[in-house]
Amino acid sequence: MFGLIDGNNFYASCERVFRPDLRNKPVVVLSNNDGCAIARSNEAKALGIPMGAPAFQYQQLFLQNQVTVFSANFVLYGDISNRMVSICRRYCKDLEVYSIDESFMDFHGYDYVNLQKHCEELREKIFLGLDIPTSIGLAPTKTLAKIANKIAKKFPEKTNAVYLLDSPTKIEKALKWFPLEDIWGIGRRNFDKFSKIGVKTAWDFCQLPEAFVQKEMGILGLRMHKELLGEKQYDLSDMRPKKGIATTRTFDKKTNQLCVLKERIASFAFKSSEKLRRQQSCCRFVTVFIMTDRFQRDLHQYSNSFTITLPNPSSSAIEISKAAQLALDKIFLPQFQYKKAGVMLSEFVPDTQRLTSLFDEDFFAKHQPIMQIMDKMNKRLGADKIKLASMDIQKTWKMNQKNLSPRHSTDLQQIIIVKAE
DNA sequence: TCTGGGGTCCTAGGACCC
DNA sequence: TCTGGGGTCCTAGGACCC
Repeated sequence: MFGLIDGNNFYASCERVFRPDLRNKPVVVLSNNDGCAIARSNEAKALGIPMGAPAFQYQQLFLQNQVTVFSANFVLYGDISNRMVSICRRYCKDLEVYSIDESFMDFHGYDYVNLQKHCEELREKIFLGLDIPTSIGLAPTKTLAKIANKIAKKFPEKTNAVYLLDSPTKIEKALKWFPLEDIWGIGRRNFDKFSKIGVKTAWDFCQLPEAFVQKEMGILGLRMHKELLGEKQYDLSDMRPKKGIATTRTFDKKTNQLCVLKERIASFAFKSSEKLRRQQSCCRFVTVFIMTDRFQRDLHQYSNSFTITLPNPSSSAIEISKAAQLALDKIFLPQFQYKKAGVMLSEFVPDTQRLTSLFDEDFFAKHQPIMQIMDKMNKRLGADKIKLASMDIQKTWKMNQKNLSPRHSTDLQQIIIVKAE
């Protein structure tokens, strides 16, 4: 059996941990720049605030209904997520962290364990320790476990928020009830295509011939079909290092100034290189992209990217930042107003297994000591204490974060003090 | 005025090889 | 008029996930 555990309305629940006064009240968490809603409490969902709702369109509704709005605090969510995973590992050794709020658990060999009780206990432990409500689905395949999880979430009273899909009868009943568009792997495109021919539920989808599904959706669709019928196609995936690392941002205001973009690109390159060094890899490719405001349809649109191949694999912030500047020079056109840009790194090798050229200078080796010191200092003193001179030294760039909660669980300066009266 | 930021995998088609 | 058959590799773009 596979288990899938996830945090209910995860970011909103994280914010409530330190704001118990917000229980049973509408809470919304906004994306970077306070752009759009990326998490909603049940009460906020009931007000009709959809996922991805642009904040500016909903100001009125927020005010009228006393919705508490937070700016995204990813440091907090990441920390709570790590704590959640470490509790899960005590209940299942084979675990795959699928996203910040979701983990798959492989319960093979638990034949003599009552999984329902086992998982109910796990939920309680997380709730007692972290104050985060969770839901757990259990089923013979990952795709079915996803469905079981949604049933657990939808009917918490009946299921104790743990639902076991173990018999063919229960599976059939669940599939007949489960809407096609909510299946893991069915997106907008496929939903439109299949609903046109009358396929409305997971069960309808299962009745389609395999050949037809493969023709319409390719190999992924075929695997999904089999998984829904209980034939395992996916195991837990191992924790491979990432294949691409990106730092991208939408700007507060548009700009057509090359010097402004240069500074942004330097900062994004620096951030990306930090993530790369954290996974102890070097990259070969540095890609830069810039684009205009896609929402302003009346303005001329431009979007372009350029990739630089480094002579030797590197994770040096200095070298990657310089390469990024070169790439920017290749695509910058002064007649456009830019709204978004980013730096992406790819083609990784572990930094102990680099093949270096005989003829090109090896900046990775040359810069490694200083990179190590920079990373150490930034870790101890707080992000961005040590920067490249090409970065924003004056700190003129600030994200819109009007309602950022404190980092209670990761910063000693911001720790909660409990007074005994 | 204001609309996020990461990732993964697959496929079709072109360019090239013999 | 008639113009093979089998590969590989790379890339851009699509579709999906959270």
